[in-house]
Amino acid sequence: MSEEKSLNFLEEIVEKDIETGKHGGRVLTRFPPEPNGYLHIGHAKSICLNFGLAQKYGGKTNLRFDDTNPSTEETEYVDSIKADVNWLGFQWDQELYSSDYFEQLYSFAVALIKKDLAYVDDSTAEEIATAKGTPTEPGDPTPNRSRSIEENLKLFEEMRAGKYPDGAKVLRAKIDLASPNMHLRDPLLYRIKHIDHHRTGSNWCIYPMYDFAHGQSDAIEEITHSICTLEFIPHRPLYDWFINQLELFPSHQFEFARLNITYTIMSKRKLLQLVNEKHVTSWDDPRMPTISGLRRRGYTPQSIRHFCEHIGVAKRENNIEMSLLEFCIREDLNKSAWRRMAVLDPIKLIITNYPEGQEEFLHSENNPEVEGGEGSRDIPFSRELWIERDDFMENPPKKFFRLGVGLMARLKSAYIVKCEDVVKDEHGHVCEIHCSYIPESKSGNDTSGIHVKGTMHWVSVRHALTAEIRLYDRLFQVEDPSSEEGDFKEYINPNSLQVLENAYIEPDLANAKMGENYQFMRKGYFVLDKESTPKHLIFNRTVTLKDAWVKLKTTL
RNA sequence: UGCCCGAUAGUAUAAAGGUAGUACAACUGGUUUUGGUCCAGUUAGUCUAGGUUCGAAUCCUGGUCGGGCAACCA
Repeated sequence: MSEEKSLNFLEEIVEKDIETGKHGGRVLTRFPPEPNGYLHIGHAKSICLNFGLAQKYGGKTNLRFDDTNPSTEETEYVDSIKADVNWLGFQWDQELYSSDYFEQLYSFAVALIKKDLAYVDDSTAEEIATAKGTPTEPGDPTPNRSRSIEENLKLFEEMRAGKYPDGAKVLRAKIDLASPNMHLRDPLLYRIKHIDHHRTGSNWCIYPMYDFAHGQSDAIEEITHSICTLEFIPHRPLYDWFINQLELFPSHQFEFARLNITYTIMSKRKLLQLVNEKHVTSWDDPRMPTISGLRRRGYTPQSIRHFCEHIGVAKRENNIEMSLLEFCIREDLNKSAWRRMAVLDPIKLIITNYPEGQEEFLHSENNPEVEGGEGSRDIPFSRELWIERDDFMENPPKKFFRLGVGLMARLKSAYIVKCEDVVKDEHGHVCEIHCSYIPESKSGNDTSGIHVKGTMHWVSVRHALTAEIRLYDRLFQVEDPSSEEGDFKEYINPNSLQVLENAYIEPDLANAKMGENYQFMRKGYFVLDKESTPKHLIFNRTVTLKDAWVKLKTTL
């Protein structure tokens, strides 16, 4: 008997609505991005919520681009958004655009004017702002508030016809200039923008504001549950007001707390700034919290979906620890990624009693997490190997289970070796490690009777491939960059990217394919970068493995 | 100092008046040819003051703290 999983507050609402037969028990949600940037993991939360709710309750989800501001919106963003939603594993019912409704929205505005609930205002932006008052003081009407319906109708038509320049006039709702809710103090409905729109071209020179487009779009599509983030709570009375005054389908808005993650930012505006000012290379830079960045970094759709389930949904502000995201990708990749060996910071190890020129192939399973190991590959072994520099210490502490003069350790899938001696360069740095190997300790049929605590990865010098490896770390040095004083960019981590030009990787990795995740044993999960070529292999580190030694080391 | 939203371990999230639970993180120990995984365990929480009640994280009142609200952005 498994315990029933508890519902989040939105699931509770939907279940209640189905129970009471609201909208005939129908569930239709929508994901409404503005095509002015790339999707990030905060959007993933919203996507999982909207599509997940519909999936769970037998409904559907529309993808609707909220494209009412042509000065920031582009087709490039539309394409990336569609690709990202699909990649995350979701299929929308209809692909729609707020701009599809421009004609209808225009007639809604006319209807409002005819009810004397909207007027054309010639005031400047500043005049309107000051006349709105402050949260503690009511606003004052501007001179145009009392225009006749006929004059408003004529002026609005002329606005549409292009008779006035940008900013000369706006259409405002006539609601309540004294409302304690600032959004009800005669909000703007339409503004003039002589700019081509990515879909409607030059058909329009007036464009509706968010508040006059979003709710009505929901109503037109008969969205049953319109889910958005907390900052839209004060807009809800306005959302309802338009629907009531225009007598439209009663869509309802529900709000949840947006996702924040430590050591990164989630604002599209700020992310765009990082791109434009070259703090990162692009929207899909693997350090970015964008879907495309995470994808390039090696995150899987499943791990992101799982993350979104883990974090839950509520109305309280939150700042999720990055370690939870990392847990989710490790959990996924541990079960699925094939193991390979790669030496990131190499030092040469010579097996003095292994015949020169000899080589053999050793078997190593692809995935120890799965019964049968998902097969194995043969790894070439020879007298000279690369091992990790920090797998050797000149003065090893007691709990160091790797190499130091006199110490023994196992080479993964190969033999136990004993460190006999080291060679130093002119600066006194160790540049070669000399070992003897124990022939009877061969992996798979070890008759040596020797037990060692440490196992190390390695690559045969003669057979190794060279690769560039990019190590990523958190983008910011502080938990919450946007709450710190000053510009958020002051808190960028200068070491968020470390490039290793000369790593050595096992030959089988020549077969690595884009989108295939590997575990480089003892080092982390890695994936081929899109800039990689057969002649110049490039791997991105998705995430490190958990490492008990780094912690132990610091306490010694 | 107007209106709105919120407050449960370090971080999130449950408990719909009846044993404060789960995950991540942290810490112990065990297993291990990855110092990974896995397994077992430990630490740690109801913002505050009153009230209602046999019984309050939950209901009521006051306070405190955090966030939001005035863009021709969404």
